Amino acid sequence: MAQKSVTDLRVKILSALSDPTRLELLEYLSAGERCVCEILPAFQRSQSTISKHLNILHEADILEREIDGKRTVYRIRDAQVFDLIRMVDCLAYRQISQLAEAGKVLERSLNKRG
Amino acid sequence: MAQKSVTDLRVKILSALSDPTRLELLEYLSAGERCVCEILPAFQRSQSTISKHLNILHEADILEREIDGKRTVYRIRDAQVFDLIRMVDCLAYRQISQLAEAGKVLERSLNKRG
DNA sequence: AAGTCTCATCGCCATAAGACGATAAGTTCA
DNA sequence: TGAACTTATCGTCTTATGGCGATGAGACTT
Repeated sequence: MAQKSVTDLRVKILSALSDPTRLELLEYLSAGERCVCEILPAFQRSQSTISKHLNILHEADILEREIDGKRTVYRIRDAQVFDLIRMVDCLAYRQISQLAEAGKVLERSLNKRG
Repeated sequence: MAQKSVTDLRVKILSALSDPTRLELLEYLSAGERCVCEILPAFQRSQSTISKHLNILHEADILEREIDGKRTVYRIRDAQVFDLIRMVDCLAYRQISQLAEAGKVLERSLNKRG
């Protein structure tokens, strides 16, 4: 087995999360576990595409998979993944705030000159 | 300007972070701001490659850029990005722990049978 | 002004990733 | 057993990404 660095582990989780469809799958599953046939109608993607996305999230150990008869049920392995996403939002928000703050400074500067 | 959804903003930040070189650039810059010519010798990548990676981090508003004479200085915009990375580590660690726990259960189960 | 230094950008290539339809494999139902 | 259902996987196409060398564009130096 290939030696995995900390960076590689980080990249595996982060890249699993850096896709819009997969983020929406996580949101969808935040309400509770669902089988694929329940998930499918909620997304405008083919069955094979959704299956592949679910598998990527499973490979990154973000989703748990359980086979129940002819169905496969997926669930969030650890709800802390939502803390992570919230932290991304927080980072984005702070960036936007800093931009707004810079905007105000600029505005004041312009008013002085005006 | 195209309307950007919350998901798109998340994806932009997350995909900027999901590359090993870029994660290492962030670690490198965690010690303080550096110009490109200082960064280059620390990485086994061409100047154009590093420049592109720095730009991706800048586009995601993770790095600030300041032009200082003939040099360009990059710095972390918001150290909270490291909290985010630590949370990724935490998630990975919890996954590994859960795996180890499952391993122990399996082991006990095998011992019973043995 | 010419040369040097620093860094972004361009053009290209190879590989990865996302999308889909078709097919396969397993499960349940009649 | 055969049909219907559910989901994973395969093959293929298109686009995105990461890598590099070459080039371009400012900014100092002499």
